[in-house]
Amino acid sequence: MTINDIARMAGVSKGTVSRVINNNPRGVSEETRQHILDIIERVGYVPNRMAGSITLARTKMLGLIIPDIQNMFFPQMVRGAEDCAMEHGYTLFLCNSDSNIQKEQQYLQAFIEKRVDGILINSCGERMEERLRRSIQKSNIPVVLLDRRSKDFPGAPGIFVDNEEGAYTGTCHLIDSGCTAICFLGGPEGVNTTAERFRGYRQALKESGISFRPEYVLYGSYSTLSGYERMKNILESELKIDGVFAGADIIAVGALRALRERQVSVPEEISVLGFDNIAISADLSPSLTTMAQPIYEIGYRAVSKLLAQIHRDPGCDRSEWMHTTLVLRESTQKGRGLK
Amino acid sequence: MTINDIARMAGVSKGTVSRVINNNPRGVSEETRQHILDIIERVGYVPNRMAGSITLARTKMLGLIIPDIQNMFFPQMVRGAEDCAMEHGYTLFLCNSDSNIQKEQQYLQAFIEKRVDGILINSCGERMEERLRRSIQKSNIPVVLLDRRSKDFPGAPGIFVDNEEGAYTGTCHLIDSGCTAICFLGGPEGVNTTAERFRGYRQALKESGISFRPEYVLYGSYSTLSGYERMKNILESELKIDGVFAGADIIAVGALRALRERQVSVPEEISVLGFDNIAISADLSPSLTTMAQPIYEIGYRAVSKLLAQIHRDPGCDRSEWMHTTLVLRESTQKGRGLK
DNA sequence: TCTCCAAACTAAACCGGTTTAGTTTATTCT
DNA sequence: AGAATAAACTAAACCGGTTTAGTTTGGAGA
Repeated sequence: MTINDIARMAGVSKGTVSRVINNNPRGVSEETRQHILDIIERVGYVPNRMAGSITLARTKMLGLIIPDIQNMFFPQMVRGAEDCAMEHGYTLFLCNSDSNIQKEQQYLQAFIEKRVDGILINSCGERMEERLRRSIQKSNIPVVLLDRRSKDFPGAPGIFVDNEEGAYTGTCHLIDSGCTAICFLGGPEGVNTTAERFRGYRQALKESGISFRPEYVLYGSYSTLSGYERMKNILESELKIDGVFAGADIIAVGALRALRERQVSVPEEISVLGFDNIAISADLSPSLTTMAQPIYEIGYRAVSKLLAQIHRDPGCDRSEWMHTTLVLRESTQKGRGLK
Repeated sequence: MTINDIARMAGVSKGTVSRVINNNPRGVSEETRQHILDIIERVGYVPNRMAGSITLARTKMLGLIIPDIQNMFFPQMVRGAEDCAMEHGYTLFLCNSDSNIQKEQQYLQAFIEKRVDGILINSCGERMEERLRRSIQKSNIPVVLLDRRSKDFPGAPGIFVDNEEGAYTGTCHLIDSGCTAICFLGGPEGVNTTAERFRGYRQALKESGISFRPEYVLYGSYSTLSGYERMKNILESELKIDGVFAGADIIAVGALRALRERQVSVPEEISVLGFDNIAISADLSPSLTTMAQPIYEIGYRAVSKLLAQIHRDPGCDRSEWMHTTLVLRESTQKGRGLK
């Protein structure tokens, strides 16, 4: 069932049918319009948009790459992205790179081959092949970065968070709560968010006159397991700490588990601070004090920005920085009980 | 940059270039092949697969609709689906219906318009418009159901879980642990998984000679909030319960929070059983005893089945049922401590 | 009544690929 | 040497749409 069939059945040319399909009222009478619509309705014809998109040179599809769909941070971001995309009639290709540069590249290649109108990426951090990078550049597909910077797209705008500021605020809160030996359980060392959060952490220590101890700093990945293992390492060492700055809420989840297994009470013996404010953080026991990111909005605005790029709106290549806010809960407030 | 440009630059016809692109060695000498590949590499040409797909009548795209990407159950399923799709060179359109039939329909419409090769759906449960249903049928796109049945696709095969068996096993475990007043915190009433789990729950009560009390049965949605609110309702009522069968782990998460806020100890005063075994369940405090579903595998096999349907393999329209297993943790085992 | 113009429509080119039918050239077989 | 065949390639049709350049028709204005 094609546009030709409809045209034949309606006794008109396919150009006329095309105009009806696309709600272009120019040059088609109301009577013909209804006649054609009736036939389309009756036979259940659905136009092949992929055929059209080859002439139009736009597919109304966007590609989105995230490193880990099981990290609850990302689904929330995806929701924002998806909502914005749908509001503007775009469909989102969501791809999960598994923090694996090979997969990331495969998906990017697929995006170019499918001629998506724009790409959103939260890169795993590793460098991609020069050949692919050039392909993307040549293809002229706009790219917007999501939450993380990327060495492969130095010029691309993005929606970022002021991680340094957030980590500074969070660490100050730990210090204000009486912590003096605070360890830093970071994500992957190669990712800018980790580095920025580390800078904020270090700055806060410095300003409070607490000496920085490199053995308190552990890197890993943005995962519960990583938080669990790093925390266990610390607890098994001779280090005496009284505070934990987790580079992400899911890291904190792992850390809390390790603390619980060792029967260390939180926050009485050790305070724990997260970063992100994912949905589960409020439901944990103890509930997690954390630096809240506007996660949904990051996704939403990233798509907005991407659409602006597609339409070449003014100012579309400026990045935006969002801010974090401290959300106080049980994991850092000694003697406060449930909240 | 199109296939024509490459053909011109290489001094050959576009048919020859097409054969090279598609690794079709018939009728093209190794010398010409290399020559063309060199040019493609040099100019960074990437073929437009959407153009090709109009002749080929296949897009190598699959559509997947889930109701809630923030319910951690689904991301894990998506991972399985994605892995299988990628292994076979397909790209997945992941769409989040937000348990909203309107969105679900919009996405399905987009799938037909984009001519995806197959559709996977975990339907929100409400009926869709007859018109769209007919379109899908006419389009001949194979549909595979994921975890939930759908009235709109009665003939479609799917990957399901034996929910009744699982709920029966789980409820028996609660009873074996000494519970005699077990409430049922279900998901949405209109979804078959909820109904099946209810049947298993009721059957277990019956066989143990525990009288069924309808006031112990509460429906809601598959969400933490629903679990929290329903649990609070029960705690604020005069009902004296000693066990909770939660229709999903995230429901259990909400229930645990409500219990904690009321300072009811789990499992000493009330045992809580979940269903799903999502990743976070092991990290909760108390960790959650639950009926584990092979979530990743459901997604993986669903795509397998869909590809089988696309290729019209024998047996491709038979549904498959997977089984659950009881995972013992702290939330139901009195006096066991950490595990 | 004739001209002009807008509206309604058609025919055909085009988008970037794939595929089929056919042509040229070199090689093998008798 | 001549016929048969295979390999390498081209030209053109085709896929299902969009768009442009023209054509037909009817009504208003002079």
